[in-house]
Amino acid sequence: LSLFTQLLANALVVEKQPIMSSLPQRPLILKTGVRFSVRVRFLANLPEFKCLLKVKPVFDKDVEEIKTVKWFRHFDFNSDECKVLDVDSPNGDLVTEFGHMSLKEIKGRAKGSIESRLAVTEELHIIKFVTEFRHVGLELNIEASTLPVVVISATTQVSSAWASIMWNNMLSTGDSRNLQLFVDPPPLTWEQLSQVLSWQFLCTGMRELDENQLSVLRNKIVDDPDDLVHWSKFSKNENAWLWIDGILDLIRKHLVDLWRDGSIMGFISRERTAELLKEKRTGTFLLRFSESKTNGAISFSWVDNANGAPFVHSIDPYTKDELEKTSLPDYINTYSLRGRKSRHTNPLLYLYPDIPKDTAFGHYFTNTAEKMLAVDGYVHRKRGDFSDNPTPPPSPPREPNTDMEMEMDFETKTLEWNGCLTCRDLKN
Amino acid sequence: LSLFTQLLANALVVEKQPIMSSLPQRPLILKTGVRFSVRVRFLANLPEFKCLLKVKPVFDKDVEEIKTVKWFRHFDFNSDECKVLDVDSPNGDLVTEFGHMSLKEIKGRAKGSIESRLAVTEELHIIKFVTEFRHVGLELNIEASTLPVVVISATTQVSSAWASIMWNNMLSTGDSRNLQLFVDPPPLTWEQLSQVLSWQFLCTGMRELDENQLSVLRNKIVDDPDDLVHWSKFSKNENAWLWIDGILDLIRKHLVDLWRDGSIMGFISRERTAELLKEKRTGTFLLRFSESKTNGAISFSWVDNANGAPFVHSIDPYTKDELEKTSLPDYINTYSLRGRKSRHTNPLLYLYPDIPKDTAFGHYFTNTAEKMLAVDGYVHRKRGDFSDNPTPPPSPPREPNTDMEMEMDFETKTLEWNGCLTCRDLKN
DNA sequence: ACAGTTTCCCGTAAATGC
DNA sequence: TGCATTTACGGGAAACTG
Repeated sequence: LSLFTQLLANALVVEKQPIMSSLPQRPLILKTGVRFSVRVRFLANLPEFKCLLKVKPVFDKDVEEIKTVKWFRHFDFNSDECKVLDVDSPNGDLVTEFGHMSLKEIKGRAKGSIESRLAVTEELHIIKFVTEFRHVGLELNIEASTLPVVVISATTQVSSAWASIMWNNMLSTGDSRNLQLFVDPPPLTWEQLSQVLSWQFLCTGMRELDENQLSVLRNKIVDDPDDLVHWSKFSKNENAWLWIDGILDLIRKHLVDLWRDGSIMGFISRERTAELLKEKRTGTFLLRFSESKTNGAISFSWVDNANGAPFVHSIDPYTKDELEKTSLPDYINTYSLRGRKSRHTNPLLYLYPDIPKDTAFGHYFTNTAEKMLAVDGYVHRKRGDFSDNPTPPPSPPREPNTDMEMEMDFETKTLEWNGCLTCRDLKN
Repeated sequence: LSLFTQLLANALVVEKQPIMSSLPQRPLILKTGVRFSVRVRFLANLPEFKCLLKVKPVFDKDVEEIKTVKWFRHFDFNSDECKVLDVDSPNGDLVTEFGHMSLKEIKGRAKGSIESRLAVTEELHIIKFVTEFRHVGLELNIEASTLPVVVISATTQVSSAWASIMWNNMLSTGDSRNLQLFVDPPPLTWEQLSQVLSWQFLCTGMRELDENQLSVLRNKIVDDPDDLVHWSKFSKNENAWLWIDGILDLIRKHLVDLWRDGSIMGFISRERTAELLKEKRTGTFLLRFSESKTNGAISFSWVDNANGAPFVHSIDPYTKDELEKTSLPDYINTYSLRGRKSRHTNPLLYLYPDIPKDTAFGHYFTNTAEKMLAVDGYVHRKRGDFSDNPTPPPSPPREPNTDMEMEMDFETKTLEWNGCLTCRDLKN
């Protein structure tokens, strides 16, 4: 009988962890005032209890740690403690889904000094589901707990919150749950962290990080001889995660295709970019994420050998809202350098190492020639970025020219050099 | 004494009509759940009543019409009927401001057939402020009412709501207030309506509509021999107002400067545009609003005499979100036509009738040459739209050329025609 | 099925608190 | 004062509802 009681006491489990409908990829983050859902299952298949078990959600129930750590915020549910009966599921189990839960903060937390307090995204909370089991004289309080959740109030906090969830998940083994984990957060090994990071790119863009990319990240994040990554490095002071998550968001919104295709080298230093490109022919380019913009931006770098010595240039990175109306492939396809006499040429020809631009991106181009035709009486326009050609012009070195001569284009110059006719001949 | 009572009974007035903090230019539109404020003043300067008069707002108080017209929605205030005492103002009057009011709908309105019901933006409601006056045996209920308001639930309804407010304002003279105005809305004369419209452009862009612009609008809106405009034409079926308000919003967000300067002809038919431009020199252009896009869009049209006969072209109109990152002056400044050999030229030279582009828009250009320099190791880029040149090339008519010859640019062609050298000479 | 209307909720800006 | 956090609310989209 005691064993039976034991079993019953653990029969209630949280089957689907709390999840905001708007953040399906980021469970366990709850925003105040925004709906989330949780599913609870009663493992013991006892159909006779159908509709007899009332489950009630309680926020931070019995969390002594938090009552001690007075500066944790307090929350409660908006919907009047919606108690719900268990009902039958397809395979006969007792199951119920809390589909309309949301949280509100109970104001008036004790004011610890700003120093002693954790950031709100480092507070770990839990939701417990409790039910009373009464049968043949047996009376039992059964409860189940969610994994630790982070409660935020604005979407700007999602990144930090997800860092906490991931960190906690990597560290919690079995039942040990420490809601005060971030009071003194243990480090992770690079081995552990790199797996999580790679998995994030898999979820977001259907492709993991390759060895080169991981190695660049490792150099950025690990500065410990034991290969340990400290929480402060990851998500506090230097905030490597914020930068990475900006890139994940960039991929999610605008670059899923290219990332999946493996067309984005992405994580590669500027120096290495130059090294790689300098050995390739003019027009070879690659895509890399900006390291300075913390909100996700991507740039292309290309090599130009026009002057004999190779020059490598990088475009001012594209941000999310620039990619909103025009896709990166289209920017690549229409980018041009303005040379003399307003002549434009596109310096991007081969995706590193040597894939023709059209092969790599052709099916993503939307600005096809047909669309340029006038429709509805309006002249169609292409959006295109352009720059003044940053590569010094090729030898032979120019003699001191007048402005008018500077206006000459390559074609005419060539004629001139061939001695066919002089500039002055042309002028009259 | 009776006169005194009369005076007192009218002493309470709504000094500042209900206004959403987020819609300062559009008073009398209230969105459920969004804060608005009202100020009430007690005209009788009786300092001894300071803090004795409690004012209470009531929604649709005593509106018999609405109780009859059962299908009007019902509302109440969110903040618990915030009664507030009057306090002293700078010049001694008794004044109070309700600064944190908001509405919620009371569900359960009677269900009239969809036919018999007004659109929600045609429902007119009022808020009354009531107070009890007690002094030396005199007991008096004093109240003041706002002008009719329209209650909406989403910002997409603002346009229609404002149409109702304007229409009602033009029609209500003195105290007559008919909350059922839109059950059978009287028409306005074009004289009345044109003044309102012009005033809207003044508020939004600091410049009224000129005669030509009004005349275009008149042709669009008036189809009545008596110069009357009917509500259905203005804001129901054809919804001229929706189109105009889209343009107002476009001006508010992106074109205040140009509109104030008078650089935007705006309301002008395509035919008239062609007529005007055809008499001007190549490169003359003007700005006009798109008549087909109902959400506010602006296009430029220019004339090209390259082929002898003048061609007038119009660019695919720019919408609000295209103007979000790049201003219209910058689009104008960087627009280019791609001719042969990828040579680009900007066909926009003179704002109609003959103002050089730089004179009209020069101080609004942000893409100045200096900004093109590489900064931070990145090559700067300009955003520019371009099109394939839609004007047929000039005579002499071309003989059947090969593709290679098509690639030749004008310069070389000229040389060729001059007999200086032939294409074949160049090729080897 | 559908159109008019409301709700939901992100993302940004402003307000608040400490 | 500055920073961390919350509130406010436009705007787009989904959900509702007759």
